[in-house]
Amino acid sequence: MNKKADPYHHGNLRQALIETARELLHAGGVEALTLREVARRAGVTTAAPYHHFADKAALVDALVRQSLAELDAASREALHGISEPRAQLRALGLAYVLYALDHPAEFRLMFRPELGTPINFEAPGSAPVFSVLADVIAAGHGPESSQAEREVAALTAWSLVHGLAALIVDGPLGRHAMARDELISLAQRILAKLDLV
Amino acid sequence: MNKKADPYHHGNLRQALIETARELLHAGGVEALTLREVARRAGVTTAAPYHHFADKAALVDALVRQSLAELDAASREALHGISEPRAQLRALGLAYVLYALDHPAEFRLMFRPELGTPINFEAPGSAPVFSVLADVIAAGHGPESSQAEREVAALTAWSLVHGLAALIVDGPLGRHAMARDELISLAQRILAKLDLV
DNA sequence: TGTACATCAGTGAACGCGCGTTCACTGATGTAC
DNA sequence: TGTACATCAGTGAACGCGCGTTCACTGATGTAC
Repeated sequence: MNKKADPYHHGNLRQALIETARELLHAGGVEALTLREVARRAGVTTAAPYHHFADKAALVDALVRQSLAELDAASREALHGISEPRAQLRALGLAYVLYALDHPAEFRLMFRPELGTPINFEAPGSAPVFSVLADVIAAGHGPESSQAEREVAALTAWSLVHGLAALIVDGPLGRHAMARDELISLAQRILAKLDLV
Repeated sequence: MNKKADPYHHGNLRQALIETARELLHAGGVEALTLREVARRAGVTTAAPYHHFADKAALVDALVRQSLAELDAASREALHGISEPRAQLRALGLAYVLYALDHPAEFRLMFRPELGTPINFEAPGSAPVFSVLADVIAAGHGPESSQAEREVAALTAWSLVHGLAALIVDGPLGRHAMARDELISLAQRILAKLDLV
């Protein structure tokens, strides 16, 4: 079957557009992410994306949703084979930091309400890692702990991990200040202070 | 002296432009911050700002620099009358979180390298709070501690505080999820876990 | 098996818009003599 | 004290640009008969 015979049926333009948007985001940040350039790079007319997305915000939403799912999947995978709650907490933190390190553009976009719709942290399945985190905290706490205690513990852990990720992505630990493996071992030393309470 | 007699000399347009830019930032985020709109609101022609700033990035830089100075000042003030290092650390953290809570737009802008120049965390005086933080950590550690230990301690504290601020500004603790005083008391419970080591 | 036709995903051109920036200009001010 | 003049901070109009979006269209595909 001839590859470029039919200009009228791309095959899977929707996914191709999301991936192209990702590349743009990586290369030039949120400002470089324009619908026209996405279409251009995908080898398609500027009008074509409108057959797959209502508008630009819908494309960005799809990209964010996909990134959230990846982060969520990574955090679930990180727990495989680890049963001790404290170790689980650290593994979870490391997965979060690694995601930010390896996908800084997506990480930024997720927590940036300017394009598309902000994350709804209340909606089940929308808040990456958080439900996993809550489970780990609950498992680590005895049954005698109050819900408020567990909530504070979870938010403390999330703050530490999120802050570390943010400092790597947009702060003093970023901009190639350190080699990747140095950064990871520094992150592990910091995450070692994570506690369940 | 007649107030609006002279359209050719504004008085202190430079500062007025910075403040107008701030308002725009508050109202509509980074995307709403356009030079034309700044000029419009300042009651001046679109060309006028170019007598005070080389280009748009220079205006944004000035705004960021001013915000950094405010955050730095707030963190130094927070230490007044507190001498116990652990208490200093918490006061510092609270000042940081309060700045983010009360100036979310500036906080976001500071850590966003997209407009203007990113913060140079190496340059002395550029990294808000950080030199103060380093001093507090050093005071709290005995002289027997290594520099690496102190660095990890400082970054751990910064991560926790920065993450909490970020979750308030752009995360699950933001978007008016809680009343201001509830949020502050939650922040204090989290900051209570800050430690020097 | 062949044909008519609805559907669907593209094309190509155009729209209006607001942006950053530039230009020649104007008029008030401060200074030198 | 008056006057000539350089300077400085504004004006008003215009520039080109890339953006998101829309439109009528085209042609390949799958389906009904």
